[in-house]
Amino acid sequence: MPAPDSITDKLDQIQSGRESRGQRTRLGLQEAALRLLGHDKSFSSLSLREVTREAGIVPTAFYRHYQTMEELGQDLVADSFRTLRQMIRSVRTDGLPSSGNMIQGTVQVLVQHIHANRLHFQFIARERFGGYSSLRASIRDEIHAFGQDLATDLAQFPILNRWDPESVQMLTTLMVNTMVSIAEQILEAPANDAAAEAEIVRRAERQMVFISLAVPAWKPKAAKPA
Amino acid sequence: MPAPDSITDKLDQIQSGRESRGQRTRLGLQEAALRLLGHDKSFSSLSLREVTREAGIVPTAFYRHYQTMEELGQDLVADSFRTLRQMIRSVRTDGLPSSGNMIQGTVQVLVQHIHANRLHFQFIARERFGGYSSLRASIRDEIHAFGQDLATDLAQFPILNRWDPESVQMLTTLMVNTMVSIAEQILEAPANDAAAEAEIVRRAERQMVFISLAVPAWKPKAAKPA
DNA sequence: GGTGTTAGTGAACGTGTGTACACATCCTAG
DNA sequence: CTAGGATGTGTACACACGTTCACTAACACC
Repeated sequence: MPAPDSITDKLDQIQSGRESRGQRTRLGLQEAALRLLGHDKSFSSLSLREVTREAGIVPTAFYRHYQTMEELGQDLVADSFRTLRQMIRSVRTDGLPSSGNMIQGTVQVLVQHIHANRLHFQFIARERFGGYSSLRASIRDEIHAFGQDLATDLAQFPILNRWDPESVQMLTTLMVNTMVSIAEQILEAPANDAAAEAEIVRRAERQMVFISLAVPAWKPKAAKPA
Repeated sequence: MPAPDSITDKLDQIQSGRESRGQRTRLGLQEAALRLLGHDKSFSSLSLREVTREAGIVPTAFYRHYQTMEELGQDLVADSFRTLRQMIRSVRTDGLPSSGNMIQGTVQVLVQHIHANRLHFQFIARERFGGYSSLRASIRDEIHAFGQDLATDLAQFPILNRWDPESVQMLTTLMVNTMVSIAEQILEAPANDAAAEAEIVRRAERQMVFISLAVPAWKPKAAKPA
């Protein structure tokens, strides 16, 4: 395969140990911040020195990677939603588990993903209405984009396919709100309390079923042109 | 009416100018904190000195009223939900406006109340998942209590009156979530943008109508004994 | 193999913070 | 009128903070 140097090769050249030194400590800063947010702290009450201390680095080295804490926050937002998009994509290719019931499968995937990325979700939940307005804006936009993504998946249902776009968006907003609420409940529940969590899941499923019952009764404004 | 000294009289004795000095500056601290939260700041990133400075008081005087900032926060939570309960009570006695349509009336009252108590709502939204776990817990409990309150009002509908309690709670949870979402959208929208706000209200009403469509289709577990 | 860029270090600064303490002022009760 | 508790003041200290600067170490490239 005498292919010419690709972008991937270029990247590999920079990497000495899987990642360049810079990338590694940059990642270290992100993880340090997330770890600190796990305890009782909001991002805006997190100090630069605290983060660098947790990352095992001298405070001034922070500036090699970010001009300000707000920039770190933006990076964390982007990262969190990147993993969320991976979740959607994997569902699209591999399908849902417990394939008989779509709602149960969806909730199950969501909960698993929350557990696998607990700190990311905690960060998003905490900063969605936190101190930095730029972070609030980014998160709002990302959640909206997630809703749009969900809408395209929902289009597989013939009924919804004939709805006007605004009605579809209303449905997705409602579902996203529910999913956000589920995430927040899971995060707030005492970790490792399986019983409490099962109860949350059960209620969430009932709630989603309830919402779905409204679908056949809804009269969209105008049929979508075929 | 030669009634004996009542509690009210006792209170009046303490008050020199409508409120005792202590009460006044205590209130000053609360308002100062709320004002500061209006700008880009979360409560946990608010410093004791900042609050006292805004309140026009020397830092050490803070301790005459609260042991810690967290205590101030608890006071603010209690205050915010006290005004919320007033809203419910006034609706119960005076009824909804635009009495023809219950959903429109409800949304209208909510939005008016948010504007009249913008800072309180902003505080709650910001601290619902903010840095202090004790505040998160208090807010969660208060919201839950609000839902219970709503449930009793919903019981005026005969259909719901025959639902099992858990189904009713699911409905109220869904409605409370929607109302919280409305509040958050209103707060996040640029203040004094009437058009944007009208759009939010319109969408919220549609969403509430949609939810209500599921009610007739829902099959509660068991009929409530008459 | 030397050289220049990139990433991390260490000391130092001015400023803001929480809290302790002794003191001044207000207001009420006797 | 005055004694005493409640409320607010001013000073002081030890510490954490963000940011500066000159420095060293690591690594990529010719």
